[in-house]
Amino acid sequence: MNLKELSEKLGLSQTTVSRALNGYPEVSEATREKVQLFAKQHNYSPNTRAKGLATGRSHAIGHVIPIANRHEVVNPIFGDFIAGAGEVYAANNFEMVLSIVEDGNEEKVYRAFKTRGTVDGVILHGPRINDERIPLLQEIGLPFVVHGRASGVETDYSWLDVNNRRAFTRATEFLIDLGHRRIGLINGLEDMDFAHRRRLGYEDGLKARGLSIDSFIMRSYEMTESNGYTAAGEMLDSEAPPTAILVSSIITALGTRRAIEDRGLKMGRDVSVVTYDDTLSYLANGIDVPIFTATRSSVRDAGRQLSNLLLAKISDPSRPPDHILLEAELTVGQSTGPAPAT
Amino acid sequence: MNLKELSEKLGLSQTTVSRALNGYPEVSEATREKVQLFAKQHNYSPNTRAKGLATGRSHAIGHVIPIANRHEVVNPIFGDFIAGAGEVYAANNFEMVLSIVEDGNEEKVYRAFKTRGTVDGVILHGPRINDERIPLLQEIGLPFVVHGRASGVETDYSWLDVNNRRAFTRATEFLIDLGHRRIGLINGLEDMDFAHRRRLGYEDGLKARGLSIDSFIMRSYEMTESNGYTAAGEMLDSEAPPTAILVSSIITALGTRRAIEDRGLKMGRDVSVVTYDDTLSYLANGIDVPIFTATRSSVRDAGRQLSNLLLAKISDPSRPPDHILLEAELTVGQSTGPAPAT
DNA sequence: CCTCGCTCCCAAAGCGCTTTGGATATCCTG
DNA sequence: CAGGATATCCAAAGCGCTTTGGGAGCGAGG
Repeated sequence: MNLKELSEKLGLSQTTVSRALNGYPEVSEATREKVQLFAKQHNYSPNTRAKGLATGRSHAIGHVIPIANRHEVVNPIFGDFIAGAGEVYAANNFEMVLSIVEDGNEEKVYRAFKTRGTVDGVILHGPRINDERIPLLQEIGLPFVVHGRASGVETDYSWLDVNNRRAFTRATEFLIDLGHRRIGLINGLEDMDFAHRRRLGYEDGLKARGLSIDSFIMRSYEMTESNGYTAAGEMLDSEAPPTAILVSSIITALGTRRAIEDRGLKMGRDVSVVTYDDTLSYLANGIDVPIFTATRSSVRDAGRQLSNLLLAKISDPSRPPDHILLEAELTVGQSTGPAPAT
Repeated sequence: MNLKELSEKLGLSQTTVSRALNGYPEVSEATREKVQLFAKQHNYSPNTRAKGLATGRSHAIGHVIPIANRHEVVNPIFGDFIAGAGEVYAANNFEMVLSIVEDGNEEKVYRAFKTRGTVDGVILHGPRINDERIPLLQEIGLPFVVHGRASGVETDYSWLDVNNRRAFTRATEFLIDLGHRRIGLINGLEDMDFAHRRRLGYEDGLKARGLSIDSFIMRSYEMTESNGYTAAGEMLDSEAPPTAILVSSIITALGTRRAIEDRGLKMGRDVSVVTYDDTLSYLANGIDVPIFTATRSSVRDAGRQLSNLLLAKISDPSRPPDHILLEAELTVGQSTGPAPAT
């Protein structure tokens, strides 16, 4: 069932039917109702491609997920982010198109998005320091918003970010207040902007209290469980093990806990752990009492807010860039306690 | 830059240019090369919608992810699955479109996919027992393949599944061989077909050795860390705690381990654990020696195989249904050992 | 020399929609 | 009751591509 058939059966022109269905005022309420009812009965819905061809818009948003071929890790927070964004798209009749692409091939994909008209805009994930994708998208002229920020990028663009630096400063200070003097950091890859900021926040916290920075207990890895295990293990096995560790992801924190317990130590008593928690749906941080003391912010909610931002930008291209900075909350769980007496 | 401009600049007709680019034989090699070179130089790529309109195909595959609004859990294996499928789509110039949809609204989405022509086919995720989506898709006439199977569905359809039943039988027997007589099960939701089969496999294993089935130590939940923790905790705190537990997901297994260690017990000595492992990239089961003894099969690889199947089916609709049954391998790790002496 | 059969190319129709630029009928004003 | 506004509808062009149905041009066979 297409527009032509529909209009023939209704005895109206395609123009009128189209207008009736799309809410244009040039059609009487009586006919509009008749048309809408009829369309619903024959469950007509316009062909996306034809509509897109005519309007020049695709009603779709692109998400490009780079897979580092070295380690092939799929970002586990991605699922929750798109769950949030997906809600918004569904409510606005937008489609979400996903491109899995090898690190470095992203430019090709973005250009193809533009020239082929696949999507009306993109959400940029995992911005790195000096991320070249931002100027690229600006050059291409594809509307975009960024989940995070990119230090070193001069131009203005829309973003939503968590105040990672402050979150990690607060977490560090919290541990210092508990008496910890030797605090380790197990960070994400520090070419990622969020990890970079977290490190700065951690250093801020140490410096503010006059503690020194020791690169031995400052690690940076892809955020997997096993990396958390290895990193924490190495720190704990060293001559001057930390009494507290700051971790960048709840997944890494699981590995950290395993390393602690493997050594017969107790988390929260012998070693304190504070993690960043994206509130992933399948990895809730405990039920009543949080397992981990954590700085947390919902990545799903970020998905919701950011996709709304992009839709607004698409419908009004002249809209100036938006900036949303969320503060992470610091919630105390069972993984932290006073520094053990020496 | 579109076809028209391109052909004008080349001094050829649109027909010829189109044919040259799409590899039709009615054009000389000389002109084909000239055209292709020129197109590359001006980085021309055809408008997706226009091409789709003309051919009647979208070159896109749909993935519908239902979110149960009760618990809002995003399936964590999804990320790795689409990473595998995404590779295949990228290699075949297909797009992946994702729909996040509230449980129950899926019919609407599938119908829209068909009538709007959004996608050429779909991959069905998380089949349930008697899943109504399968007859629905057949009725609609949208090509599809299923990740898993649906017990109770009579008609034939293409699927790829792991032999969940045998995997769990083997795991159960493995534990029995180690001397365990009281073996718990922490399963996924048993309206999901894979969980149903796993339970059957578990029961098969017990029965074959003459062990009785106790529903108290047979649990079924959404596969989250905290559910694993709670379930294992309840079992361990009971009067007749199991000496071994079979777990349906590595995420749940993490919670199980936490419950064990919280009680001052040691996994692999006091309580053995065997888990199903989807080999998620960010939750690798140990580095050298596996943490968990596991029946495992790569969900990413499943994504690759299944998407290939669907593409084949789309390009040849008369192709009879394919069935791929993968066997999970049982790998021994540190989480299992002989049953403790009573 | 004419015709047949290739090879290589083209004009134009068509995919299903939106939108421009009217046309027709109806309704008010003065 | 004329004239202009207003409400309601329509024909046709156009979005960028593919594909049908030819049509030159050219060497070969009779």
